[in-house]
Amino acid sequence: MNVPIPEAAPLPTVREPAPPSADDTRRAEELIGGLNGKQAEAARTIDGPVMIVAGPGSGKTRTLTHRIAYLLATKTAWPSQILALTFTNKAAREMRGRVEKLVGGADAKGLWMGTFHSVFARLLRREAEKIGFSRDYTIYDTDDTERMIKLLMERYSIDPKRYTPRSMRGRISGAKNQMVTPGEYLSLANDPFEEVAARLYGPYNEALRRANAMDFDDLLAWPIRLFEQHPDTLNSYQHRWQYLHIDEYQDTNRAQYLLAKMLAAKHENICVVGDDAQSIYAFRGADIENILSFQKDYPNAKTVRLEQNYRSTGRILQLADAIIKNNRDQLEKKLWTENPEGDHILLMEALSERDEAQKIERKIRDLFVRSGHRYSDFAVLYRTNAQSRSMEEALRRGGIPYRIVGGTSFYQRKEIKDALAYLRLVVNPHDDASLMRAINTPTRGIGAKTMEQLRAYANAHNAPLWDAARHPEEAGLSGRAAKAVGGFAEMILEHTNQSRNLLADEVSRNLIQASGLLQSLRDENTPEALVRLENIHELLNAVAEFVEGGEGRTLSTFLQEVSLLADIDSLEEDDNRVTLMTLHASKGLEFKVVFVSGLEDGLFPLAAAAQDPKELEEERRLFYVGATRAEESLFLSFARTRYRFGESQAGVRSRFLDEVDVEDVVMTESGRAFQSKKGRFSMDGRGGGSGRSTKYGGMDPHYYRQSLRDEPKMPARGQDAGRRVVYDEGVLPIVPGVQVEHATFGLGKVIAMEGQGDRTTATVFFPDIGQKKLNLKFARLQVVG
DNA sequence: AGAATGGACTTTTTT
DNA sequence: AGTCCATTCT
Repeated sequence: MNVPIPEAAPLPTVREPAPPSADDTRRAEELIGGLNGKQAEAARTIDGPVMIVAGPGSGKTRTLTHRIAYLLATKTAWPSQILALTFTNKAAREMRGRVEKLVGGADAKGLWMGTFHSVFARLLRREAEKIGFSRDYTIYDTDDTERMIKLLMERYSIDPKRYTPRSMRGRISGAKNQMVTPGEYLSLANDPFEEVAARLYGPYNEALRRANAMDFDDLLAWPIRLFEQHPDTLNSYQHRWQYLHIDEYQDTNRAQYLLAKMLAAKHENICVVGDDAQSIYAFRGADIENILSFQKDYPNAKTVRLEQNYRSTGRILQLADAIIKNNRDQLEKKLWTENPEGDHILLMEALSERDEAQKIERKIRDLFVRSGHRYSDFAVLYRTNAQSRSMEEALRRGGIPYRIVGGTSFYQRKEIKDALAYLRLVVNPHDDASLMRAINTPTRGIGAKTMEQLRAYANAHNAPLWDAARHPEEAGLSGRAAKAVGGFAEMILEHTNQSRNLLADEVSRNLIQASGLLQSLRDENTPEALVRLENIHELLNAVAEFVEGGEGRTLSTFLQEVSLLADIDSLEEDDNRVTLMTLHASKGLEFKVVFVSGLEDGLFPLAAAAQDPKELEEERRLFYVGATRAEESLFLSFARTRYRFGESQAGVRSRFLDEVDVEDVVMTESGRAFQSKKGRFSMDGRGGGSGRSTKYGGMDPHYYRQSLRDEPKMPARGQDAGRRVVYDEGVLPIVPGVQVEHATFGLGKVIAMEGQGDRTTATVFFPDIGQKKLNLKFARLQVVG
């Protein structure tokens, strides 16, 4: 297993730049010589606000890189005065490498590059005391956060079934990155869910503070508060970072926007790069308005449009454009390319997800042999992580090396999280979430009853659980329980003391040894346990490797950096394997051959998104992002049935395919031109639905044929058991794609069918009402034909 | 206290 | 189909 090692650089010190000489200027011009006119213009504009609106494959990263090189070469700024904020650590790493290549590693040393989160996490380390935290604060991921919320809900007797910790976390997170306070949120709340979230919000913040912990949103919210409360601190960072670069600006949220604004306020040397058409993180609070209104925030801003695409073939761009033009609100931009038209985009139709995966696998094998591509030139993209499984199986069967980005990455594994909990506790014993995880893993006789008492004591004293664990007798424990808890606390303390004299990796080794984690896995003596054991050793090696990297690389920084790693960060370019990942993870990457799979309505776009025009537009942008990852060949695929919740479900092909209204771009496997079926159903509101064919009884002809074929022979080979054809008064089958009428909801279109017998339900989309799941036993659906 | 069993629920996407 | 949780059994 390849374990990602985080990087960490100390905050750079401030130096004053020297005026450029004629030589410097000449050198700088040389550096940007390879850019096209517009790119060079953007790179050369180093004073004042600049917005680079850049389509996919237009060389925006290249432009940004050269701009930074230009700043360095002209000596307008020292490396330490340049801050570049990227979307992932990987992007930062790559950009740093490129700048170093351009101007020389030594000249680029001290450049500050990273994600918003990692940069401000480091800033907070330095400034922690000013806001009442210690520099060794723990960073909570969503898991830890939900754990804390769940505890609070127990304390306040809130029904976790109705108000799930996850939904509460989502709402609190949303409020946080909008910089809405608990009080404000409570007054804004207009449904019971928001009300409960608002009530939990304040206590949740207090719990985090007691635990000396920050969640992801805090890493942005706290710096803002810090800057507001300490103008001198803000001032010093404004001075430190005179040139601000922000990549993927369309995906910044409110807090990130405010931070950028604060830092740039003094010099206004802010350069943002983005593409509104690639905004795909609204669900996380990203506000597309930030880029749309940049011109309003900085009236003297210069806007440069990079519209020439260097990546993809003409056909790929035509397809991407055909989809995205269905969206409204966009910054004006017209992509073009000098690249050849390229091959047709192939649309592959599969019977099942298994079949789909197999078709893709065969295609990869075929192209691998015929085109001389490497495996790393291929990427298979999908909407949800769950879809990776079938693909994985097919590739494994075919003997094709692959790697999955995301899903459960190394640091998300249970055994690693367990081990990390111990390490975190040694650094920050007040970390309640880690204490709860570690205290009885492996089991040492501390059960629910004992924990309840510890919690009661902590709550009563408004103190972290650690205080209770230190004084088990005072917390009302006795005998075996008290001894077990006391022993645990002793173990943590002992290693905290060790860490004063020993290196982080030695302490970690000793601690994990003492924890009994290794022993319990050894005792299990199963192949799985052995792998887990190995993983923990890998983690310890990663700690050692990190610590070796230099000063300031303590266990505490290791833990903080690890929390900020993204799945995509671990992707290595020269690893010769097919890449499997979600469409979201593919942002910013490119591959010679790309497969966009699972193009079914309800999956892509997701059923939930299809009801909300805004979300539907985001799904469309996601398709746009996916399609434009491809350089040479693009394949689209969908499956007629797919397993969901353990049941096979029939589906219809994605509405996005029906938006493809360009000729000679997409082809089917039979070699024929793809016929979009745009406008056949009136429900999507576009293209008027006059074309419903009476010949097929209102059914999608595709399903009409399918149902004809299926009628005589029922479930063959268990595989088909999932395709249920249900008869309505013996006339027309209700299958996905047909128009139906409901007594109260009116006309709708069947999206999917599931269940059998009395449990048969239809998912029906009603234009006016939205999507409904109806049990056929109760709902009298009439097929309209 | 801890293991075993059965039932409910799940699939958006993630720094 | 797999995971998480609650309940029950040891």
